[in-house]
Amino acid sequence: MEEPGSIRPGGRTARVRAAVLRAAGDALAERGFAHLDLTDVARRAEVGKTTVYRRWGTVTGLVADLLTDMAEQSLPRARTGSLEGDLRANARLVRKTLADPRQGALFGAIIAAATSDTRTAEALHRFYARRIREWVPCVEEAIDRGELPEGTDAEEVVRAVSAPLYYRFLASGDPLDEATADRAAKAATAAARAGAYIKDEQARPIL
Amino acid sequence: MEEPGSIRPGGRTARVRAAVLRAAGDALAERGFAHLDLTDVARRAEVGKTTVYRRWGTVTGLVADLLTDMAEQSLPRARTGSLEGDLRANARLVRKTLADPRQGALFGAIIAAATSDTRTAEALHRFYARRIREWVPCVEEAIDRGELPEGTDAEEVVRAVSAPLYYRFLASGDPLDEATADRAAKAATAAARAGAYIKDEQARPIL
DNA sequence: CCCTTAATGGTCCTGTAGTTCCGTTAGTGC
DNA sequence: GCACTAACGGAACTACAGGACCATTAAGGG
Repeated sequence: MEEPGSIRPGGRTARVRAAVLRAAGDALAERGFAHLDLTDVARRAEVGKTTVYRRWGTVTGLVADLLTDMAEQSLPRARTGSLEGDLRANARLVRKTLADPRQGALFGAIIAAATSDTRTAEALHRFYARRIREWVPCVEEAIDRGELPEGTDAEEVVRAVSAPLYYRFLASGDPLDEATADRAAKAATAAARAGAYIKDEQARPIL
Repeated sequence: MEEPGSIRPGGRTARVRAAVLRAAGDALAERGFAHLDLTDVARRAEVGKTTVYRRWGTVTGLVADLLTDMAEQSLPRARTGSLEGDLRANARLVRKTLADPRQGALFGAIIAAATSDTRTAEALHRFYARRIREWVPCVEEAIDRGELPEGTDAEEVVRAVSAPLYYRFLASGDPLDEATADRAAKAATAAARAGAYIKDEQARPIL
């Protein structure tokens, strides 16, 4: 038999999955990745713990599935007409997500899980690859409008917007206010205009 | 009695601490934060597990102490004479650390631990605050030389160099090659020159 | 609507992480 | 170098996460 739930995914199976993922999200947000255990998740979801162990097996496996589920809900990108406006919308969205108690804790837990499990890490990388690709058109349109130099690596510009926010969130712990988000967008725009993200270019000094 | 080891920190106590921290680092690098358990650390360190539980108590407590220990070994900053040169040296150092199998796994594990434990998080923030402060003079000298506008937030510039590297390392999973490090330095320099990191300035559009 | 069997969920079992207790070792002050 | 006791470490104990087994429930195809 293959993965449980793959042959009869409808009805009860789907309800159980939803309840378990919801409970896992609650538990992660409340207690963090280090204290997550499947027995507790089963209790919260009002589901037999046997089911949780059979379907997901390990903590990281459950987190990976939770992430897959989250990846399916995608948010539309902004269209403000200017590069910095679009990037600022993106930065504010990311900041809002990370600063939100539940969502932020959830992302933290997932990233923590990814550091010790390859499958979770792959799911995480796919998640961000997708999110980044969704915002790439903002940058490409800016290149077409002549706002940015030809050959600019659009994905790198998008990454540059999120990076300072995640750095604060995970490493330095500095506050994640809206000014920070706006500054991230401003800096990414400025660097892109200066040609810091031109593809295939060896990163030699600007001057 | 206060924290064990605080009254007679010499000789054996110090040896035990060193052995345990070393073993913890090995275990974290090999198996990751999720699979760390103190009994295993005690075995590796050839130390009674009672000792480990008494001194450190929990996994996150041990990780926090490991971090404190690491923070004490500080690296001197570069002095190349130009801002981008200095920042590039910093970026390459950070990249090298994160890309190194042992050191990288260790940082990942510590950051993971910090997401679910307040004390570890505080230790981590102190660690980065210190590292950032060490590189601040590079930026301040650049301001003095007239390379950067007056009022530039030096700490923010230093953070901007590390941020893209940590983002790739923890979130997106994109490769951490030297070109990425150089690009991070280049982008931070360009954004700083454009005035994106001027203090107390509301982040309004560049134009 | 019925039959097959995928999937769930009690219940019991086991390995081991984490604790407690107490005897042993060795750091520190005199 | 002696006495005092901080700190270590072995052994035995406990609680519970994780797993095995099987009876029960309800998808999904006909």
